[in-house]
Amino acid sequence: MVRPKTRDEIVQVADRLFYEQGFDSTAFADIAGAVGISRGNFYHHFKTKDDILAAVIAFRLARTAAMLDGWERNAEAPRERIRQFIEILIANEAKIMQFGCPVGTLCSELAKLDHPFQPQAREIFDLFRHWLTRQFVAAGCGEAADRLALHILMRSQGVASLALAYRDEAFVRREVEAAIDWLDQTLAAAV
Amino acid sequence: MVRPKTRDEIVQVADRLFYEQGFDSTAFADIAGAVGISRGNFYHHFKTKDDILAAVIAFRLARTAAMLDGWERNAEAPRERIRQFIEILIANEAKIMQFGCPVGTLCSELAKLDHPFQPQAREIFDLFRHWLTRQFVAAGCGEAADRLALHILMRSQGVASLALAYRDEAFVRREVEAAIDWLDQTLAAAV
DNA sequence: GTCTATATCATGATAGAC
DNA sequence: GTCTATCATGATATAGAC
Repeated sequence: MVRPKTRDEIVQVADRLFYEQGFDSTAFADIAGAVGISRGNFYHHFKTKDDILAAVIAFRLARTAAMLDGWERNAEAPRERIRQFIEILIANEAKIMQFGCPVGTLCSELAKLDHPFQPQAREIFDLFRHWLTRQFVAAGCGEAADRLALHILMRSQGVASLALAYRDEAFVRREVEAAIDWLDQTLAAAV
Repeated sequence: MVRPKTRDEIVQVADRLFYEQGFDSTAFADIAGAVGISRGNFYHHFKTKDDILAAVIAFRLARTAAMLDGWERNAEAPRERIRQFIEILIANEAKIMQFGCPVGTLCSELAKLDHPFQPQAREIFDLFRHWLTRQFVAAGCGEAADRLALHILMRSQGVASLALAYRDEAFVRREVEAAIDWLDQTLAAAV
């Protein structure tokens, strides 16, 4: 019988390596080696590098959507839900200080490569953006919801960028607190 | 007008291409071709790719320092000086929406390449950070000055990151205004 | 599905003529 | 200082055997 796991294994390893090493500098040999298959077998599953990138982006989209669903189940109040988003900076702190934000760095790399999949990568941002927007709407922020969502996204991107440059844990914690303070003030003003 | 020496031309072209295409995907042939010299001549000036990267970082450090000096000459009040920093997001808007922040994207790429020059790239951030810190000290923010400087840096990084992903000019303008509002409130509280 | 072998190409880097 | 010619390597990608 076949090993239906091989393709999924490739995608998961590629997801990790694209994050840690970047898309362009990750070679097929890196992925095949980490999975434990030959390059030839790799090409049986993915014909081109863009094919594996498309699969990785789809994988991230699905994983992100599942995470957002989980946050909705974990908390009812918009404030708590948004706080969970802000605190991924702490939950993923070690990896962010080493490799940055997976979404932001992918968008940045694809932009410099002038890669046709930039819109697909941006969709991951959109998942967060629209989910955050819905939370702000539920919190009564009405038509300001989208710009508040973008503001939160902006802060998380900025913190991730400097966390990568300075690897300063205290900075991350402080800015997470500041973002939550901003959130509370914003929600208080909306009610 | 004096024609710059070949070496300086190489550095300026490499500076631009490293920004627009990324360090790793910029080949010597790209730089040599843009300058109009042969690859052999290129190697006469720079033996390895790290040599040219070191020269580009040194070039950026010098240019940044000169820009900060200019801002100090242009304005006396810390508030105006810091505002000039915030508004580079607008001054360089087109390039930022296409290629991101030159400093943040370089740090991000070098981190993924596990490149030994990460500390040198971070020095460019340090120039801004310490310059901003001095402005906040001059504005009477005392021991909070460094964390306020990092907060401004964080916002500029976050805006640049989302500007690249969404290419939304209105978002950039709005967040620049929000950053200046934050600045004014912070300075008012300090006095 | 998996493998080995190989084609093809771009890259960083060197040697040596002028 | 500048050039042409060349090398060594590693990358994507293909062909075909088992």
